[in-house]
Amino acid sequence: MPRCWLVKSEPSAYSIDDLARDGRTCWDGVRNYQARNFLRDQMKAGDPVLFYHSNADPPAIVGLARVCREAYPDHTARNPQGPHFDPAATEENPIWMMVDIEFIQKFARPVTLAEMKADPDLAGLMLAQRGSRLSVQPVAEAHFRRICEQGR
DNA sequence: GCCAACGTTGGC
DNA sequence: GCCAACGTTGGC
Repeated sequence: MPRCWLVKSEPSAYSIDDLARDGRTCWDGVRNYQARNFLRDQMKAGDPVLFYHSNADPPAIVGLARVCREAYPDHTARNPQGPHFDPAATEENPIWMMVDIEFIQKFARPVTLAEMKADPDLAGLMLAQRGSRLSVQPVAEAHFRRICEQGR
């Protein structure tokens, strides 16, 4: 069984509808070491990915995607005009990495953060922990299945 | 818009 | 290596 993941995006920046339209996209702009390590070291092609809308009303998991390309350098770190520029990134040492993900489905019903926090079957879900800011996080398989059920 | 939680930076 | 200051995230 592949590992399951969750990625966050503010819908005003990139939403599940944007992914549905694009079919696939490069998941650039991750600028946190822990998130990068997950993405670089453990995300494998074919792994399922829950798509979460942060800073949304309501914050919720809204759909499902899949990793379709494993980690490679995030070139946006080397674009001084871009919002994800990091002057420390070089061609030899890109520092930041990204994967590509592809659209699978939009949930029939968003699974809200409030609902997940209240669900005993989702006890321990990283997303529901207080102060959880990690934008790429692993999800236990049982939790993953539960969330997919709720979104159907 | 507020603010708590968290990560990073940089002086010492 | 400590820790205060600062910037960001993201729920509410």
